[in-house]
Amino acid sequence: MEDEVDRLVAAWRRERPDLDVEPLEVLSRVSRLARHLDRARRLAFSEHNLEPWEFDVLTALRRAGTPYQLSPGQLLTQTLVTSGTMTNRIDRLAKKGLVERLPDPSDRRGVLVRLTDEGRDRADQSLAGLLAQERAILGELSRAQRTELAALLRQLTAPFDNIPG
Amino acid sequence: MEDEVDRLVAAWRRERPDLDVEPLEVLSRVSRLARHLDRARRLAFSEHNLEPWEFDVLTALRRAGTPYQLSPGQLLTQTLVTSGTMTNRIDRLAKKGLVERLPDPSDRRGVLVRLTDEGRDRADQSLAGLLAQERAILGELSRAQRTELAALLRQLTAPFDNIPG
DNA sequence: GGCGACTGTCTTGACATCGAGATACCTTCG
DNA sequence: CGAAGGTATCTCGATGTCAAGACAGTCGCC
Repeated sequence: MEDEVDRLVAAWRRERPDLDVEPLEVLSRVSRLARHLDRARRLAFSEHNLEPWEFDVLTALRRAGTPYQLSPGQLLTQTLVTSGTMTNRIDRLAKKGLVERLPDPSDRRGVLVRLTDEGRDRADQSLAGLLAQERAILGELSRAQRTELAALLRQLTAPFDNIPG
Repeated sequence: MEDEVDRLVAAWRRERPDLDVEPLEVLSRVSRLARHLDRARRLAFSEHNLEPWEFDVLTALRRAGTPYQLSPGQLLTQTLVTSGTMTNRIDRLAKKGLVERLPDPSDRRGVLVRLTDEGRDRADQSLAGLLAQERAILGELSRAQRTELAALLRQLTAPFDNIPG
């Protein structure tokens, strides 16, 4: 089946036959798919009264395991936002009672963000919902294809995640 | 090589061994990679004094071919933004002299957005820059792997692009 | 011990995006 | 013809994000 990127690439080949636009076959699909996923996630989370950004922060803390706390800096690297954004997110989540801010006992510059009981419950509930939705989106692919796709994508993400950037 | 999603999945398996989190192997990588690409594009375009959103609109018009014009509605489906956002984008691009707004002769509700000569030049210049950068990011992959990856991604994007949604 | 570079977090101001609704026009069909 | 419903674009207010810089605290090294 054809997608929008096929049309996009065909258009470039017609307009700029001098250029090799093959990289777009991969990376434009990644960008567009991410945008579609964002919309789908926003819809799925709205049933739980959660925004995608709230989910990202709560689940990062949930994954950390007892006592469900991380520094703002650790949250930055997991969520790929800037520090100003994270301060703002923590403020809003704290106001909703889903996280609380504690002083870091070992570094007086530092802060620890800890999940409240309610925050933990919300994270657990919405994760199940997200997985159900993602399974539906991946439904077209066999297990072997999903494994292959994950491996190829890992090769692209690894440099970003490991080299500081 | 390990990436951040490997760590994320391992953490979930430890914290929630009851759940099958395999879908995250694919879709979390897509989302994270898109975010990294966004940052990289922002950096690449800043050399041309262009924002990513400006690039998206200008190149959509460029791809359309002579006379380089599309309706705001057509631009929406290509760029995946809302109509309010597109109005705003066109306003700003028009103020910079990169596009102009013309009345649609066949539908008085409608508008046509046309690339100016300068807009066209900027689109062409920045496309070359983007392709160079993307080639570097894809450098790790063989041609066969890129083809395989594109095909797998197409299976995921096609439903979004073809079924209205 | 204390100077200088570095780190972690927060503050601020600018700005792009979204969602909902308004407006004008078109189309279909009785 | 004219009403009802659909479509294309724009308006407006709220909000989330970023970039740059401020500030407090820490660490390495002479």
